[in-house]
Amino acid sequence: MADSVVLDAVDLHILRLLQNDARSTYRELAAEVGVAPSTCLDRVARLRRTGVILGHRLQLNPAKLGRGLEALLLVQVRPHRRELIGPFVDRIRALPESRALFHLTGPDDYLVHVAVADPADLQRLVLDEFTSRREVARVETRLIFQQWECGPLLPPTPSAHLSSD
Amino acid sequence: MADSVVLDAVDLHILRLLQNDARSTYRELAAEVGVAPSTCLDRVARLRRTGVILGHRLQLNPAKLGRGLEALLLVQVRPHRRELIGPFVDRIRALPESRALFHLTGPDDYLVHVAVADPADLQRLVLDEFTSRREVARVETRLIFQQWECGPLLPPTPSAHLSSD
DNA sequence: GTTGAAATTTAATGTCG
DNA sequence: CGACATTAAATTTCAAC
Repeated sequence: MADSVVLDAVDLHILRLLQNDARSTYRELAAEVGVAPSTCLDRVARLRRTGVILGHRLQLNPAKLGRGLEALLLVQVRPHRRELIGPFVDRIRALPESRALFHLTGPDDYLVHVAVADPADLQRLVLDEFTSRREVARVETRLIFQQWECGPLLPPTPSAHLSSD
Repeated sequence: MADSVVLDAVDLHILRLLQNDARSTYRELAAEVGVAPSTCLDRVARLRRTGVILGHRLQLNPAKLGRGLEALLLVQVRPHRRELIGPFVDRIRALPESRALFHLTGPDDYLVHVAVADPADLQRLVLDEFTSRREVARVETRLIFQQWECGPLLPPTPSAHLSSD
């Protein structure tokens, strides 16, 4: 199930449209793609079943929720052993300020994307939830000036997946 | 419009549920929250109007789309001037491999989250789209071992937004 | 791919605090 | 007057043809 799925032009077209607006109706999709609504329904159901589509997520505005400051924290965990990093990951994920967490190669073991109210709130978070922990050897804080979502995620070589008849 | 919006317990409950599953129907939301479906509709419409809810996004599985390797690229752009970084940002956002882009404080100006097919594909991307560019002074590549979404994004002090009568 | 029934969304109206 | 509930119409989903 970890292998890539064979997607035809209709699947790709639907995915591209849904990534622009995940609330598109099957009718709208069908009109745009040039197939029947029920076909769109079947295709989307298959994409969900095969795990290509993981889910639908709400995109919120952190600033409107009193979290106008975002930052990335580069964290070194020492020693980097399973019995320490398991609980570390669980705790970071449970923080209301955490938005995303990455386990990385390189000098920093983890990158944490956080959203806080203001610089004082960020300082509190870093001091109370990170540097105060024994397993956290170092935290580097980088503020986010601006961030962008990028274009739709699609297979690297769409034409290679298509039959050309 | 940049200020935070006053949200009551019903709004917060709806947001929490929608962040778990953005495809919940208003009927389901209403049953869970304990209000009428039309009230849920009104609340969600208001949350969209006031900019708390920005949109609904499809969550895809990069591995299923032939992009099983993800990485973060830390990029220094020199000189860091508007006339250079504007086109740089536009170009990075347009790359099919780009998933997200951040403008940061600290020694690295940008962080780019990319999804590629394999290490060779990553090497091609870094060489052809980053280091070959005159304005890119340095690129540091960090592979992503694992990543986690975190809990729902909610106001820092929910009770402070609620009237206690 | 098309049709038709069931469910959902959505707007309008009515009612309570 | 504002917020919520009820009702009804339009749309969408989804299964059967």
